[in-house]
Amino acid sequence: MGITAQCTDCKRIHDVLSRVGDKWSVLVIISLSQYGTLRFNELKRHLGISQRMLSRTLRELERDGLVNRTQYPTIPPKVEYSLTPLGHSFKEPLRELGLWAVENLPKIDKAREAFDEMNEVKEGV
Amino acid sequence: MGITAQCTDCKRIHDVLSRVGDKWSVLVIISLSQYGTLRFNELKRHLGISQRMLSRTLRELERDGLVNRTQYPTIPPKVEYSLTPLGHSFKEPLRELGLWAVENLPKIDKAREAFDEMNEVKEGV
DNA sequence: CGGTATCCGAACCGATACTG
DNA sequence: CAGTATCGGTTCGGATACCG
Repeated sequence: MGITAQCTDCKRIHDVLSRVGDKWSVLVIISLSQYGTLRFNELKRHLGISQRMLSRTLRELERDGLVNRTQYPTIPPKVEYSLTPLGHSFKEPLRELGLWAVENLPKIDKAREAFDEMNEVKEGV
Repeated sequence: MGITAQCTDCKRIHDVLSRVGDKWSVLVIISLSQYGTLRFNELKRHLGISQRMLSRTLRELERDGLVNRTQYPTIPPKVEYSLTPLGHSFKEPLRELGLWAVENLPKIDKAREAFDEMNEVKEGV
């Protein structure tokens, strides 16, 4: 074995990222964690997301057990979304990520600038 | 204001995910954190990634300042990759994510099963 | 209001072939 | 060995139109 062995954590982290790691899922979870409960169009306006993507994202999050969907049979209909306990438990790892981002994104931006400048020089632009 | 206000953390987390949140970036970082230094084809074999994607992923990670690229001008060429200090600092938030995954993926799987079963019943399959 | 259905361009990603 | 170039299939994601 050695390098060719699959690292066990890799698959797990990949799994979690493929489920809740996309742009809209994360933003929905953060929004719900901040406001507690939001209606469909409140989320839509808040995130600037298209109806189609919000619908898809919410259904996946509900399917994964991270989001509650409560529908009131009124006219016009009213649907509220909130985090499940599982959804809430995801907030902490997400917060860690956010803290790292706040702290290190400037460094990334600087690294990018330096890298791009290097390559422009190399290619004689 | 209120709900229509953009949550400041949202954009930051979105930014970090759009940079290092994709499948292969994360797996490369984990691999390098485990083995310290790896050559191109070692990473390729280890991750089961295509040459094209590994090349692109490594270039982005190098550009973002998370990965060091060291090239030896030999024949055949030898290129080694390792984490920068910035790359190492990303390991901890990643580990949090991994721990959450290990702990909660079974719950997600169960939630999915339940959800799918519900819908099959509803649609009379 | 809270969706679904359809269309369409853009991006992703693997497979393959080629290069220094 | 370490890439780049090209191609084709899949997914992403917004715009629009329509429905209960």
